[in-house]
Amino acid sequence: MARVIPDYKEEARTRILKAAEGAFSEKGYDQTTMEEIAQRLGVSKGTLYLYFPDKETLFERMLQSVAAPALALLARLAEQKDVPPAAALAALLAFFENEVVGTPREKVIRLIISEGPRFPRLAKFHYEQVVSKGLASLRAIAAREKEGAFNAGVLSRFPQLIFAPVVLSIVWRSLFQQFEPLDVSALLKAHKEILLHKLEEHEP
Amino acid sequence: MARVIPDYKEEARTRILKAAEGAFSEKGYDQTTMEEIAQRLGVSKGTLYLYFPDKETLFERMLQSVAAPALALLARLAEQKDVPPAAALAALLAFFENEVVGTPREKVIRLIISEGPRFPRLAKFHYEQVVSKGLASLRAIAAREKEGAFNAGVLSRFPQLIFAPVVLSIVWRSLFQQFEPLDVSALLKAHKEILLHKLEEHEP
Amino acid sequence: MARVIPDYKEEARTRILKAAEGAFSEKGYDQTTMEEIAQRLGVSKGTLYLYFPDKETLFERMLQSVAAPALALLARLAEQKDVPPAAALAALLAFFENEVVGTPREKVIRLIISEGPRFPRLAKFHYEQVVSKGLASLRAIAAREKEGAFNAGVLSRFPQLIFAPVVLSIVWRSLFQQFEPLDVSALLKAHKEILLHKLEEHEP
Amino acid sequence: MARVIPDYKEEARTRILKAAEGAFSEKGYDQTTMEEIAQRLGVSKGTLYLYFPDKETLFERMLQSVAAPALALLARLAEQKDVPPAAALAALLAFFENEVVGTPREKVIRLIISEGPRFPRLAKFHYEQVVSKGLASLRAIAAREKEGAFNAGVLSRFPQLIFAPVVLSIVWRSLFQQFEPLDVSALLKAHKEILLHKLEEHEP
DNA sequence: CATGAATGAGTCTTCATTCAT
DNA sequence: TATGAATGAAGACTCATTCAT
Repeated sequence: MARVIPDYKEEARTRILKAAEGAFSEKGYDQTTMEEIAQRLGVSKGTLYLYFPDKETLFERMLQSVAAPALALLARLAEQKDVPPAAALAALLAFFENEVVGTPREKVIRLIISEGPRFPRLAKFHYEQVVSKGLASLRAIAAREKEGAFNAGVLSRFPQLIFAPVVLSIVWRSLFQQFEPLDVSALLKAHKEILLHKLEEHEP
Repeated sequence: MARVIPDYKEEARTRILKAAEGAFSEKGYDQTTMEEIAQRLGVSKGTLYLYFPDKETLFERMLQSVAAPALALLARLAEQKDVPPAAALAALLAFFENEVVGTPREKVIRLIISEGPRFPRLAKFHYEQVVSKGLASLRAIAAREKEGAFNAGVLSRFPQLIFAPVVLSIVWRSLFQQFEPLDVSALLKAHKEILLHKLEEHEP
Repeated sequence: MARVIPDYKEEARTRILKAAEGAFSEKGYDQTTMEEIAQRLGVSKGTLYLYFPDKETLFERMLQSVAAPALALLARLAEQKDVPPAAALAALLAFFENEVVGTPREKVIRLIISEGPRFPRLAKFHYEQVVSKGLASLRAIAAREKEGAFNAGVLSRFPQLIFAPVVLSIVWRSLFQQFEPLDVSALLKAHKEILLHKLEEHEP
Repeated sequence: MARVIPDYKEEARTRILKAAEGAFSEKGYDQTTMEEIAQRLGVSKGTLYLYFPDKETLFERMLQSVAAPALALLARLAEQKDVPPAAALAALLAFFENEVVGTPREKVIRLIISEGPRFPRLAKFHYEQVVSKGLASLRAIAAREKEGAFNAGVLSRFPQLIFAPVVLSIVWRSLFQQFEPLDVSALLKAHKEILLHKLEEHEP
C-alpha cells in the first residue's frame, strides 16, 4: 500500500549489499576495495557513497543484513515450546548443515569471526542480536529436557558446547578443507550421538 | 661446532619474529605496518628486510616459529602410549587451559584462524605440521579406549570433536569476552563430562 | 510590458543568488559545494545548473549582483555636488559603518578580497563597475575642497587613503576580531579627525 | 659546533617550505596540490609527508616560517627608543615598501589575509606573534611624540590607522594592479604627509 | 650490518557536472 | 522545469619496499 517508490532506492541498497557480501567474503575487509565492489555491480565507485557513508559502514551494514534470517530462525526456535529438545537440537544442526555449510552464509560467519575483533560495534551487534538470543534459546531447550536423554544440566550451563562443532566446522573448512575435507554432516551426526549418549551406533 | 657465527644472525631473526608476533597478534596482518614492528625493536624498517624478503614471509615464518612448541607437545602426547585415554584427554585440555588461554599463544591461534584463508602456504603448513599430527594423536588416544569409558568409535572418526570447544573458546573470547566472559575452565570440564558420560555431577 | 513570463525565471535566479551569497560568504569558494547551495534552497543540485552553467559563473554572477546597491550609492554621491566635502566624506564612512559592518555585505567584500585574484573577470568587473567609479567620486569630492579644511591635493591623488581604514576594518574583523575586537566606529571617527586636522579632541 | 648532522634534515624541511610558499602563494590553499609542491622540488609526494604530517600543517608551518623575519623587525623597532617617532614611522613604511612590496612576502601576507579565517590557529598565531606586538610597538612610537608633530593621541588609540594603507596596498595590488597600477611609494609618502600635517607639499 | 630517506603505486573519499525521467 | 541518480576525475594520505651511505 504505502511507499511504492522507495523500493527503488532500497533495491539499489540491497544490490550493493549483495555485491559487498561477495567481495568481502572472498577477500576480507582490508583486501576488498570499493572499486571492486563497484565493478561487481557495474557502477562507479561514487555510487557506493550515495548509499553508504564509508567502507566501514557498508561492511557493518552488510553483515547486519545477512544476520536477519538467522534472527528469524532463532525466534522460531524459541517459540516452539512443544518440540522435544532432541528434535529442536536436530533442527538447529540441520539448519546449519543445509542452510549454512557450502552457502554464502558460511563465508559471512567466517568474516564475522575474522574481522569481529577489529569492529567493536560489529561484535556487539552480533552478540546482542544473534548470539545472546541463540544462547537463551539453547538454554531453554536444554532446560526442557527432563528425561535425562541428554546432559541437560551441563548444556544449560554451557550451551556453547552445542554449537562448538558448528564453529569448528566453519573454521576447519576455511583453513583445511582442501587438505582434508570435513564431512560436516557426519561430524554433526556424531556430535548429536555424543550429546544424546547414543553409543556406538554408526552407519554401516 | 659448525656455524658459530650465524648464531648472531639467528638471534636477530628471533628477536624480529618475537616483535612481529606481538604486533601481528594485536592488529592482524593488514593493520600491522613494518614500521611498527621495527619500532618495537628499536631498529629501522630496512633492517627487517635484511632478514626477511617481505612482509608476507615474515608473517608466515613467525607463525611457523610459534608452532614449534605445540609440535613438541603433540609429539610427547603421541609417545606416551601407556597413559589412559581419559588422562591423555585431560592433559591435552589442561595444556590448552593453562598454556594457551590468556597467553600470547591464544592470539597467535586467533591469527591463524583469521588470516589463514588468505595465506595458503600458512594453512598448509599448519595442517601438515600441527593439525594432522594432532589429529593422529587424538585418534590414537581414542583408539586405545577399550572399556567404553567414552565414545571411542565416534571420537576416533571425528577427533575434531575433542577440540571443538577449544576452538570455540578462542573465537568466543576474541569476539564476545567483553560482553559475556567465558569460564573456559568450567567449559572444558563440562566438555569432558559429556565425553566421559559423567552425567549430572556438577560442583555444588 | 514585455517579458512578463521571464520574471518567473528571474525570481528563481535571484533566490539562487541569495542562497549562493550566504553559502560562499560563510565558507569561501572552494569550501562551498553546489550541494550546500541547493540545500539552502530546498532544491536539487541539478536545478542550479538550469540557471547557471557552472559553479564559477554562479559565484561571479552572485558577486556582481551584490555590487548593484553599492553602485547606486556611488552614483548618488557623485551627483550631490552641493554637499560640502567633509559631509560627503562623513556620509561615505557612515554608510560603511551602518550598512556594511556587521551585515552580509561585509562578508561579500571579504569574499571579493579573498577570491578576487583567482577570478580575473571578477576583479575586472569590480574594478570597472565599483572601484574606478568610487575613486572618481572621491576625487571629485576632494577636488571640491578649496578651503584647506583637508588635504585636498594629497587625497585627490590618492583617494584610496580615504577608504584604506575601511579595507583594514574588514580584514581585521575577519582575522582578529575574536582576539582583539575593533571598534570600527571609533576607528573611522579617528580617521576623519586625522583627515580633517581635528587634533586631540577625543570623546570624554 | 653542535648538531652538524641535523642540518641535513632541517635543510630539506626548509626547501619544502620554500616550495610550499611558492605554490600556495600562487594558487591559494585549496588550489595547491601536494603533488605540485612535490614537483617543484623534484621529489615524490610521499617525501612531503616525511617532514609534515599533512597539508594543513605544512601550510601553517610555512606561514609561520615566513613570519619570523617580520618578528625580528618588530623587535628592533620596539627597542630603538631614541629614534624620533617620525623617523620610526618612516622606517616602518620604508621596510614595507622595500622588503615587502613586489617580493614573495607580499604574496604571503595576501595568503594570510585570504586564508586566515579558515585557519583559526593561523590567525591566532599571527595575531599573537606579529600583529599584537606590532601594535604595541606602534603605540609606543606614537606615545613618544610630545611635540604634536602628529596626532599622537589618536594614533596611539588606533595604531591600525598607521598601517591601513599598507593593507590597502596589498589588497589593491592583488586585485587591481593590472587595471590601475598603484604607486605604493607615492601612496605611502602621501600617507605620511597626512599623518604629519605636512600640507600641500608635493614633489615638484 | 644497519640506516633512514625516498619512492610511487594504491586506496578512500569528494564533488562538479550530466542526463534520463 | 525540476529531479536525483550516476559519474569519474582528482586529491590527500599510507606504506611496503628500495638503496645509497
